[in-house]
Amino acid sequence: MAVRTPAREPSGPTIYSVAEAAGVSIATVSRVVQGTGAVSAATRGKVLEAIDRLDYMPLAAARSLAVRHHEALGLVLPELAGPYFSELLMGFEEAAAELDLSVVLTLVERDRPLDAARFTRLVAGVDGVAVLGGLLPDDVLRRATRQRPLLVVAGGDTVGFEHLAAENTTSAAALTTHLLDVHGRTRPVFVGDPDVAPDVRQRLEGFTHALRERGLEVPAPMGGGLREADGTAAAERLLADGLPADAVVCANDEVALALVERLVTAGVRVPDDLAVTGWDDVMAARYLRPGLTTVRQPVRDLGALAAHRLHERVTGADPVDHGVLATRVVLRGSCGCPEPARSAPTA
Amino acid sequence: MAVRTPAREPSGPTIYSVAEAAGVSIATVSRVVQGTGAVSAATRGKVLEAIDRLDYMPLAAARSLAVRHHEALGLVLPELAGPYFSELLMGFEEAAAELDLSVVLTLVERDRPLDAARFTRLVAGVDGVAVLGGLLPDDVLRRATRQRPLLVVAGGDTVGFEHLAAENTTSAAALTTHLLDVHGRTRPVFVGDPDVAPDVRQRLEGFTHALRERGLEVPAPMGGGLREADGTAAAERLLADGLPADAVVCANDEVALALVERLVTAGVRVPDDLAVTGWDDVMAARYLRPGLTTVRQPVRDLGALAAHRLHERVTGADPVDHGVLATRVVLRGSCGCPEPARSAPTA
DNA sequence: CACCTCCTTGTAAGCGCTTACAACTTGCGT
DNA sequence: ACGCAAGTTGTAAGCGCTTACAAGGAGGTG
Repeated sequence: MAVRTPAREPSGPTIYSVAEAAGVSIATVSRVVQGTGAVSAATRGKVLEAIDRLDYMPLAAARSLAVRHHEALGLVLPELAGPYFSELLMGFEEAAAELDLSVVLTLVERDRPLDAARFTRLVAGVDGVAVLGGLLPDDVLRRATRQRPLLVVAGGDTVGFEHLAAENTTSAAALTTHLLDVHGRTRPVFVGDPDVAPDVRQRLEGFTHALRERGLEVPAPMGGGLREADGTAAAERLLADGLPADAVVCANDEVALALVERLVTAGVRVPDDLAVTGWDDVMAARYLRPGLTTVRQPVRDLGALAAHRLHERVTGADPVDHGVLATRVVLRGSCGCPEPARSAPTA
Repeated sequence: MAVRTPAREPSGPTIYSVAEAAGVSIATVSRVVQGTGAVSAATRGKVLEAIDRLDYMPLAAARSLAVRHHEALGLVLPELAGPYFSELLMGFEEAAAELDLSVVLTLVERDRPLDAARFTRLVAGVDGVAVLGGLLPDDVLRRATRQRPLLVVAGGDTVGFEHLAAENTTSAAALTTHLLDVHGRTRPVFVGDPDVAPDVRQRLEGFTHALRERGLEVPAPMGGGLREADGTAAAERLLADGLPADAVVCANDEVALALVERLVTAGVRVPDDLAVTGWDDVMAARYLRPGLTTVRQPVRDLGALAAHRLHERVTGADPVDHGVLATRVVLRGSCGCPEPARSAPTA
């Protein structure tokens, strides 16, 4: 039959070509390529010589059909703005590579959400899929989890799916308590919108819990997204309101960096007039002066754990509820601590 | 026959199950799933209802075998340290998504180079592959390009493969000329090793060309890699030699940021005592004070162009030599220019 | 010399789709 | 009423691998 694109007609040799060139059966060629089963050294040599001479490249689809799995994991992430998702992806891909699995990546963007057809195309071509929390409606995830093993990663506290995340609430409480107890701040405010992502909501919960433990009133969060522009907007609102806070706990580092930038431009002294903290510990957080107090997440580990766990699911493990990885407060100058000694970062 | 992992036995419905449930042939189910060929509305409804009821998810491998292509592009990048590769990947994935193609990503790391078996597994499962320049030996690329359409992206001025890159030499010359003519610097030095990547070699060529045009002596480049630690090491060598330069042109932003950090800690005033420039325009470059003069590359566009071009190759276009995308010098305080007015960056 | 065991290799069926070709039905025009 | 054309749908072959099962040969032992 003719395929849709003539240029895609088979141009290369197949296992039949190699078998003929080597004078063996296709089963023997398959044993050599896969390195499984007994093959004599003389026969192996003939097959490898034929593969080399013909520039044979197998069609993975044929093997995947025969063995009925793709030897691939799918990963759905938002666009890689900021290093968080890069770290997650690197961890995931490294673990998948160790398992001899390919990674099929789909990025979701603000103006290009993941429609059902596109998601179906991804899922059809992998053995299991990990999805960043909050990117797809629960009904789509629910259906997909009946079709292939599925994991929700970070941000997702959705019920009914196995998910993995870094810890938010305890570290946010520790960060806030540090501002109150060590630096004597009394009027902190949270910059971030709990509806944007479950991670943000949990960070706000930690912030709130710390204030309530000290008997302090909890101000309404200032809202906004997770982009630099949201940080700038929050700074402008603080300035317009005459700086009603003495500390700002930001939902992530990008927001914190932009907020600091705008406030310093307006003459506000950080941390003297206002202490600022972020979340994620991006490279820029280290280079800012004063350095940004933040929370470091084991994002690469989270990605690697996701790939390993998904593989377990693909090979038969039952779903469990969820896994949580610890996070760690990193104290720098922006909260009022002395700047730590800077050594060259390790790879 | 029994497959290797029992848990992977077929658990889900196939096109045969759906056909039986809907009371039609498998050809009709295929026409509905693919949306091709005539199917009456009544029949389509029955098929979609059966798909829905059975939670049918096709096995992409079967289709790929039947049509003899995977509808996927492969991409090989170094680990996503720093935003350059994230931008490249986002551009590539966005363009691939527009073409309804999956992206299979392989990351190469310093301590985990891409061996031939792993590369072969990638290539076997895609229709074409784009490889970041410098990651694989030419003989491996040469063989692969006989087996599947192949593109080299950035850094690669290797002969014999189609490659795409952002312009280096002209912008490096413009940057260096700016330091000489506008800021009166007379003793610039280049920090980077031309053997590390062809991109770095081309930047050094631009630097060298600008100096020779002014009849100035060209100092030997200081060498080193593209990591923050290399910038710190370069700064320490400059300090140990008693600051023999009045300007430093760094091979990328990470090196520049770390170099500035170390010099400022040692009491050197940037740009008064020493002007510093970088390359890439990462987020941290904008937040540094003074802001880092650098060169912005259209990395996302480079990624998108790579995916489009690879698709053309997959569908039959002949290889052409290479494509080059323009870059742009961004002037900030670290060369001695006034700091530009900072607006919130657009998404 | 005969029998048994082990190793190597070939045969052939099947994995789940796609789709050319053919058959059947329906509607329209003469 | 008949013939033709168009639309819908089914049949069946095939895509390129994997591998269970079987066949043949070689070597060792009684």
